[in-house]
Amino acid sequence: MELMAGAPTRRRDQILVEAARLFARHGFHGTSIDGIGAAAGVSGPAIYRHFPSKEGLLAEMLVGISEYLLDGARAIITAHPDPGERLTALIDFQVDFALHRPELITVQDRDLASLPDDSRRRVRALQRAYVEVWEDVIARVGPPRSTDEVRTAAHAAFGLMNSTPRSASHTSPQVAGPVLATMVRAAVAA
Amino acid sequence: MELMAGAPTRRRDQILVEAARLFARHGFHGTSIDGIGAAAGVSGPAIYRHFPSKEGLLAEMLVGISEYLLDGARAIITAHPDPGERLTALIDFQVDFALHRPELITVQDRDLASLPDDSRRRVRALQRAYVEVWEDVIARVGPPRSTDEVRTAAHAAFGLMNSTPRSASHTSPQVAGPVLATMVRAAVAA
DNA sequence: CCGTCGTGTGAACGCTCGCTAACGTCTCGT
DNA sequence: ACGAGACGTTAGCGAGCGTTCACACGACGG
Repeated sequence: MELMAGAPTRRRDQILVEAARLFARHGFHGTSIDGIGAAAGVSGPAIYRHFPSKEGLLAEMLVGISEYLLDGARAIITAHPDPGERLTALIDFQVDFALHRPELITVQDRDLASLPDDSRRRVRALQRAYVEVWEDVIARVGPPRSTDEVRTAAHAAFGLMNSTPRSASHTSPQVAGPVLATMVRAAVAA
Repeated sequence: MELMAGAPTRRRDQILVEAARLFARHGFHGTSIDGIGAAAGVSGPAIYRHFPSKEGLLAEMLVGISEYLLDGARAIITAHPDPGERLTALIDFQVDFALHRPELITVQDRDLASLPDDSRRRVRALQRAYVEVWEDVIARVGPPRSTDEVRTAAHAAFGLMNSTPRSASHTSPQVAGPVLATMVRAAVAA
């Protein structure tokens, strides 16, 4: 019935992309399998040829995001020993991600609780490692602060940079990017 | 069966409080009417003695938040003509709200899309007016910026202050409050 | 040329959920 | 004292959803 022209894992990726968009818009529980299928050009249960379950789909999405971010942070660590340059690189990395994939930002902090226990633990561990990279560099560049204050500052910095899902619809990445980078740099230095 | 001792609208308020907690934790679609009832000490359909529907409950919650914030902002405007003092008051107001009612922060920007059309329009109008107050004062205190930049800065400031749902579980309001206030002030001035 | 595999389909099952219905009870004004 | 109304209960309906099943079909290696 379907022509099935060419590409190998195209469908799978398309399903992930469309699912991210729908999860960001309606939430995990507000999105139906049939809806994801329709958005991806297939109908309903075809999803189960590529993913074991709706939760499994979400798990792959969130684990993928967390691994991408942590890998990026680790690459920056080895590439930039100097705290100042390291912070700059981390900011550019996170702002770039937040500007270009706002749906993933939304899904990551909205639907983490919808993951099954083991995947959620995995994602949380990856996120914790990523946050620790930031806490480490924030503790080095700013004024002396307690660990609690540093942790709060790190989460605040993420909140600032991850505001893109609310503002990116009004503004282009070219103008929003420098604004966010400047603001977060001033915020962590304060 | 129930003793029904004393208080008049106690149940109603308790339902709203518990619903906010559950919506924040599991999302609107991930929370059941029976679950809300159980958390409030009643069972299931008793909710409909106080609210017309599940969506109506959410609507009252979100409209209440938006009105509270806008009313507070307007009071600050009339009380503080000076831009610098006005910004300080707005920051204290928003940070205080974010620190003491983090669940409402979460629900407001997560479940807005689950509202029926008319309530959603109403909440959006209130939010827009609140954001405009912030844009106005940010445009006055910071360096010269385009309207797009100011809008981005305003959303970034909210993102920073509203990071409390992710950090408040680790840290007390007494330590987080000053950190957030200092950071957002530096961020908007940058 | 044919069996297997990958990928799609529509139908159906079972469960959950929002909401209504029918009914009981406590409080309170007249 | 008693009818009304506020507030609670349990039972059940109807719809939607995640998932499974039985089946179809093109691609491809032997």
